[in-house]
Amino acid sequence: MRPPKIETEVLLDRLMDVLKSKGYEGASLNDLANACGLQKASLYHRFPGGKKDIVLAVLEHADKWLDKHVFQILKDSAKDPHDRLKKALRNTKAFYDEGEAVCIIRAMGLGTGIEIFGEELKGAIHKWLESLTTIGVDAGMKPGKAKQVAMKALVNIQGSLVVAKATESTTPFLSALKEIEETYGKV
Amino acid sequence: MRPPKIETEVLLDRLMDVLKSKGYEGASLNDLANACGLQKASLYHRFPGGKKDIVLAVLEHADKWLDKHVFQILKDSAKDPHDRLKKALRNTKAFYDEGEAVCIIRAMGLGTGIEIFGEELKGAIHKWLESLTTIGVDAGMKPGKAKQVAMKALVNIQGSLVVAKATESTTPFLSALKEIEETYGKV
DNA sequence: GTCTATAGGAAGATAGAC
DNA sequence: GTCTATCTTCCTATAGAC
Repeated sequence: MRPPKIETEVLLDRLMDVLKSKGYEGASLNDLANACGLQKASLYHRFPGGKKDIVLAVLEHADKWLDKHVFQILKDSAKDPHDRLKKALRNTKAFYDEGEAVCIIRAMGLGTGIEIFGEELKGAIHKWLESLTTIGVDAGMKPGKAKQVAMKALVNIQGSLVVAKATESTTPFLSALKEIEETYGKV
Repeated sequence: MRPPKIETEVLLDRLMDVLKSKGYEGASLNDLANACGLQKASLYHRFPGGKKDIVLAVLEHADKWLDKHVFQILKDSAKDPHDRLKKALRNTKAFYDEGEAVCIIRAMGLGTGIEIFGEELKGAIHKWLESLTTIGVDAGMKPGKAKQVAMKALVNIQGSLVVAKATESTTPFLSALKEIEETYGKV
């Protein structure tokens, strides 16, 4: 029982970086080991199921972060909707590295990834839609309208990240966030 | 010089299917060979540079198709903008398999793919934006507005495909196409 | 132009020492 | 808990027959 060379939180952050930029099939165990300074065998010790286990842990890690810094804030009905949205969007911006990053959902949603982690990805999408719908209702929209606006916001975030990546410019993503804030503002 | 077992057009279609669903790193030469009924060695005969050559050929193939069935139609200033848009969107829907498919731009935009094919992907995005801007102007928008609307339309398409894939429902994509048509309609 | 066979290397995964 | 060493499988790529 030696002390761990790297804390789990930091470890998962490093692993997530690799998975986001290389995708599920593209990220080799060597890549993952190098990124965190451990050997492959050490990764197998922490994640006995290998790469699949690593991805599941990373997805859960991301889910927890988002839950704390985005979803719960969006759903915190006690506070002012506009302030909550602003704060949640600021954290969203940080989560996606100001638009430089690839969404882990998208990175894992290709090839074998979608088959293995389909349920987790579906769950993540659902949480986004749910919390964005809640804040829409809190801002005064009818439930149907709020649901529609939530979907548009999510599509906007995901699409702008795709275009941002392909054009090597974060502008589309930053514009998308602004637009989302405005959409909820003028209810 | 035996006659080719499979025509280049059909071959590229089959290869593109694999690349879209598995991504660049995820698609092995075995996968690609199986999908078209050829052996790996035969693929190397047709594409001496291996997988990179295959992807470049597929991207060019997709580009040609889009140019003929989407971009040129959008830019054909002689005809009615609304008819052109409707036709182009119908073809877009077909290109993305009614929303079931992954965009080849997105599939190649991960990991090593973005490094190798970055220029091609950037070019593809540019053509989308250019032709969508043209039809916006033709429909009566000011150039600045048209550019903005074009970006929103592209983001909408890409984002809705991501969400559609993750939720296993084509609805987001089909809604996006409808929305785009409406946006250009009410100028 | 297509095929079988195979080289050479990198991948995921495990065994066992410390 | 981490490491080195190793196994096996799969990968890209090539050689050469038909």
